[in-house]
Amino acid sequence: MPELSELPVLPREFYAQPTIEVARGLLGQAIVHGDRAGRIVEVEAYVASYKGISDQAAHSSRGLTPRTRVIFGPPGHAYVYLIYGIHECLNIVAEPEGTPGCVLIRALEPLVNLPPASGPGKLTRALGISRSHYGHDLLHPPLTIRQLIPPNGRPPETIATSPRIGIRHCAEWPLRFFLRGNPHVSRR
DNA sequence: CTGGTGATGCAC
DNA sequence: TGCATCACCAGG
Repeated sequence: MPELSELPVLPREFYAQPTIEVARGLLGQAIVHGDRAGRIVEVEAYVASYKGISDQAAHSSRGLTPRTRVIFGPPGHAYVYLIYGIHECLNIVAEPEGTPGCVLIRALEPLVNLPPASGPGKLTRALGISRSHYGHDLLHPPLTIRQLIPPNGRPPETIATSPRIGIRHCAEWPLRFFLRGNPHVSRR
């Protein structure tokens, strides 16, 4: 394990790509918050539209509001929201500024000072991330995403695809991506 | 399977 | 102003 602060931070151009490419590209990379770090092993894409159909499961589908503002802003920032009154969920903003799109981080493999964190609510708790990080620029400490592999490289494990978990709209769309066989991927 | 918990968006 | 909804999790 190299020194975390020496790992390159993922550049702005990476996040400006289409959301699905950002989602796949985030797999195998490191989330670093202070002295804690984990490797991303499971994500979901939330887009403006997929195959010409509007993604009604995406928070941005109801337009620009105080909560969704950051999703329409410049890429590489954190969208954090509260769900079911208890759990905070971390999303990464993708697409060029003005186009909504974000990636939900669903599970991490522990790297440094992190307990197992399978599931979007558990991982924010484990990393110490909350709504106070809403809009944080992920190119700057203390919360960064750093490359363990080249920005558009392939992780050693195969990337598997499945429907997104826990949603009602667009339930069959294959927008969940995870590292096949990784034991830290969340259960279905 | 169920209940807890509170912000959000929209109907009225 | 009310209320249905919600990208979750722990417990049984």
